[in-house]
Amino acid sequence: VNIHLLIMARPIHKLKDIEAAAIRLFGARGVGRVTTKDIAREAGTAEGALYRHYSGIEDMAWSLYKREVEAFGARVKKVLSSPKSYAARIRESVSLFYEFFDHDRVTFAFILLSEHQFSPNRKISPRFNPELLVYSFIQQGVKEGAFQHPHRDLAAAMVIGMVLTPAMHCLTRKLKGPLSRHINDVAEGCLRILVADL
Amino acid sequence: VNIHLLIMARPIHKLKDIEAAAIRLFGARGVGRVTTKDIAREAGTAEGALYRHYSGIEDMAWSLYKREVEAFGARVKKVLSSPKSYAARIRESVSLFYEFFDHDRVTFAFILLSEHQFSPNRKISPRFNPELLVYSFIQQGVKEGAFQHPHRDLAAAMVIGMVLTPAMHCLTRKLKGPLSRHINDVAEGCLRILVADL
DNA sequence: TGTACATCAGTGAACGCGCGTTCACTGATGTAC
DNA sequence: TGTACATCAGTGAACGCGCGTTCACTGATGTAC
Repeated sequence: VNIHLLIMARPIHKLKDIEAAAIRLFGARGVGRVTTKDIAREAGTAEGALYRHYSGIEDMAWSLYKREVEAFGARVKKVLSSPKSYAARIRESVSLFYEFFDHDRVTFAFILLSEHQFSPNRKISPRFNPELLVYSFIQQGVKEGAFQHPHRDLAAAMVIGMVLTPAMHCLTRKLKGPLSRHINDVAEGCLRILVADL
Repeated sequence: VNIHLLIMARPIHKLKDIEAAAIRLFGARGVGRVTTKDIAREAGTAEGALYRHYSGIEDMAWSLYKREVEAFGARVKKVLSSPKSYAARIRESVSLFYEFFDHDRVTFAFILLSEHQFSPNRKISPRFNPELLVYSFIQQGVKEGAFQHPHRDLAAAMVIGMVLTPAMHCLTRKLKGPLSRHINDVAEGCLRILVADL
């Protein structure tokens, strides 16, 4: 036991503080409306600290976005590629989205609001891109006859919108309360689009 | 016939050029990533011209957004308050959205991408806010028994997402071709969410 | 009709502020011997 | 064990560039008489 540990109530991990502050601010205001000074103030650090870990604010925003989306994408991938029925996997995916939203609304807001904020040549790895994963899941479901729809990609876009838009509206207060209470209704909505004879 | 008209092939209406350039750039890059110099260059004007009509770039972005959304909202209002059946009004609304998208993709991209870019105390007039109009249309439909859904607002959010997300995905090239060919499929999708026994 | 004046969109150079970034420095931690 | 040195996250003041904005000016159009 070291006297140092007793004095330093919180050890210096300012990188965590910076990233948390950045995600919070980016999600609240949009990537383009946050300055390095805002982040430093919110994180309680010097502005220069950012540059020990990222080459600039743009690089930081994109790195955080990519990291969070791909981490979430890895969880989506696991759910969508389980051996359960298509209907069960849809329900579990909606549950994953909405539980994540309720559990870490700040990060979800950051992901949702930043989606169209980056140069189009910056790409999420397709293996962990949640939207692409849904697209290929539905494509596979149609091929195997579990889903029926005249236009696979359109069905995927509709399903994605049906799941994400209630989350957006929850952020903007058009929809109240925890999202997770809507899991069943939204999952059923997805099946109504995808399955001809429910 | 005036010699002047012959020389001045295009009369000086630089305001139109400025607004068109601004909408194009805002829609392509996002409101926060466009500078007054970009707009002036794209419009072929001096930077100062902007300030003859708007108090600044932020005011211009919001004014254009509000104007375009409310103009579109007025058309949505007309369709949704017609005396036709609920199903017909839904189909015509989807048609309105997608025909508008195909007809003026630049403006639609501006509207879609700018939605969450402004300070939350800037509000579209509720009378002409397309999303609010859809919310109250669905609420009315449930009250009158034309629609059945356990949670009206959730149903509205799902329907809005189901209509707009294919448009977003068309902009980002995840979905190909003109949107209007999807009018029937999307309208049918909406009814599947809203009507218990289709 | 012509003349004098007002109005106003647009010009282009200039300006100052705030932004992202840099840099010499600090102090804590790890490592070699 | 102690000493010397390397590493590296973080500091805070400084910097320069690019941004949004301003302003004196232009020139075209409208209007009064």
